[in-house]
Amino acid sequence: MVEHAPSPETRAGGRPESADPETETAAGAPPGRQRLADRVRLGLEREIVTGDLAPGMRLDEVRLAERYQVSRTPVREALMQLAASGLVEMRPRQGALVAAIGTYQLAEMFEVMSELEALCARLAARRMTPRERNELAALHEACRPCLESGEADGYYEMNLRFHEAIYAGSHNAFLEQETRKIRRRVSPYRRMQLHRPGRLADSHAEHGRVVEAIRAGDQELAGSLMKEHVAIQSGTFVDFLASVGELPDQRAAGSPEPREPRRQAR
Amino acid sequence: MVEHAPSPETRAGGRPESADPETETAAGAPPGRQRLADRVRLGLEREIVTGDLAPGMRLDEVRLAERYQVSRTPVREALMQLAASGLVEMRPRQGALVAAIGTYQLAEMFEVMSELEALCARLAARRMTPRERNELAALHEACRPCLESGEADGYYEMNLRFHEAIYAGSHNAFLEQETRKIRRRVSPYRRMQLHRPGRLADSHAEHGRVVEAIRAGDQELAGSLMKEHVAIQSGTFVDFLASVGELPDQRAAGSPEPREPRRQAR
DNA sequence: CCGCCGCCGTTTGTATACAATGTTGCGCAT
DNA sequence: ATGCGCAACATTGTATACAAACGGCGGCGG
Repeated sequence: MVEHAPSPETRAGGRPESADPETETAAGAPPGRQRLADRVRLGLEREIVTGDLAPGMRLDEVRLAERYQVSRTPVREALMQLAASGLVEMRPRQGALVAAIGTYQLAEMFEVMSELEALCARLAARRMTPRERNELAALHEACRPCLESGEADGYYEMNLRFHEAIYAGSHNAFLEQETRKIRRRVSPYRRMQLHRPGRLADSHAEHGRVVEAIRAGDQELAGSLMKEHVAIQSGTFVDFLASVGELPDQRAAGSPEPREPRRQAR
Repeated sequence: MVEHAPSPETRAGGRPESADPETETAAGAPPGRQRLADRVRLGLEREIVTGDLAPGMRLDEVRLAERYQVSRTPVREALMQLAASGLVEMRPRQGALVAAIGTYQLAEMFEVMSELEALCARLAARRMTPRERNELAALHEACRPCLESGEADGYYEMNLRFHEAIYAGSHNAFLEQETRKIRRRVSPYRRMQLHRPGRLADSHAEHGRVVEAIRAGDQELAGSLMKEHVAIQSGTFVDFLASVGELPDQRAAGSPEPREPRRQAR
């Protein structure tokens, strides 16, 4: 039984006045109304997906709470949601880690992902409006500059947009969401992969064929081309990981060394 | 490339209730062994999937806390995890509802599900061990009694086991998990569907053809048969829902009617 | 010298208290 | 009488306090 909390002014709790009125343009202002847990979740998600928080890294609740200037409660919420989405792994009494996906599981995920992306492409070929088809083609063209200048990171971004356009083109919001979820989940591992020498050009060429099939409305072709496209990435990618031996094949068996408070403080 | 299942209970992406029903009465392990949040989550999940908690029904945190004899904290955890898995919908400051899926979104989900189940069947045809193939056939036969006696509920259960066997036969744990998740998510709506007159027999016959294809190792056939099988369910099912008009086509617009939860009178 | 056992610090899991927002119903003005 | 505004209520979001469990470490015994 806690009787009473005698700290009226250390108020970390009162979130509203904390930052600033922000962009609350008098209009009833929905934007600022964000739960703290969401802020933390978004932040962590970003850090994980971009690789700032490396797979296997420990996520200490109190440290994160300090970092985000909130209490443990929203942090726990965020961690659990991320765990549900697969980006974070929580072991019952041992805290949370950034999900470390073994090459084996990664291969499994690619197997599913290639199928879903193929489905997206197939449906897109069938359902995209003329306008969407044109936009897709434009997006494809917009990848070229990054390709020619060799900016892998820029291409990575454009590549993402390209694929998202196809997801949306499936006109199946559920499929779109699921596919996106999987892509996000593997993204911490994919970034490095595009740095392989000839991969960018190949990727772009494959995209081109997919665009063509979609514009032509050839469902089966679009699907199989896309499946191939993703599968190639999968192959080269898993090969790469395996060769580097960056990750243990079986993460669950003997935990390698989850302890790595490398850089946690900001 | 994929050869054997890793079998770590990747807790991350929502796990099956493989979490042992817990040795409640075991001497050494008092009921406190399991996290309370998990108990609540499992309980709610069961109630939702079986339809005891109808879609659209309000889930009040304090009431649930009383019902499960815990504080709000584990209840909130459970709700959030269920929200992440899609069984529960949480609106920012307005609490949680049992997810009410509109017919439109349901159709979308079936579109994805048929594809994933087809993939499972295709892979199963390629990868199942002889033993697994036999077990599948046995499982299929085991459905017959329920069929003949017309026990829809019993058949429903066996049907589930049958499909799960195929998921497992894909030897892709990730695919297995994802497919199971989707099936779970639509299950609150499926139960009633099998009560349709001739559906049980049809379903069983379709299963039989799938088993044959898998035993014969015919991937493509197994896949397309399974896709058809699920699609048929989808079709009759969505028709059924639409005819009953049980659900609004677009849930997002106006919330149907957060129905008053029954008195929990403790 | 090595291995086992028990203590202690750290960290998670749960409960409760406090703050803030959405909702509902009532009163008032038109 | 009806619609609007306001205030009290109900319920969620957040913080903090408390308890239990895991892991490490040192002492003890073989």
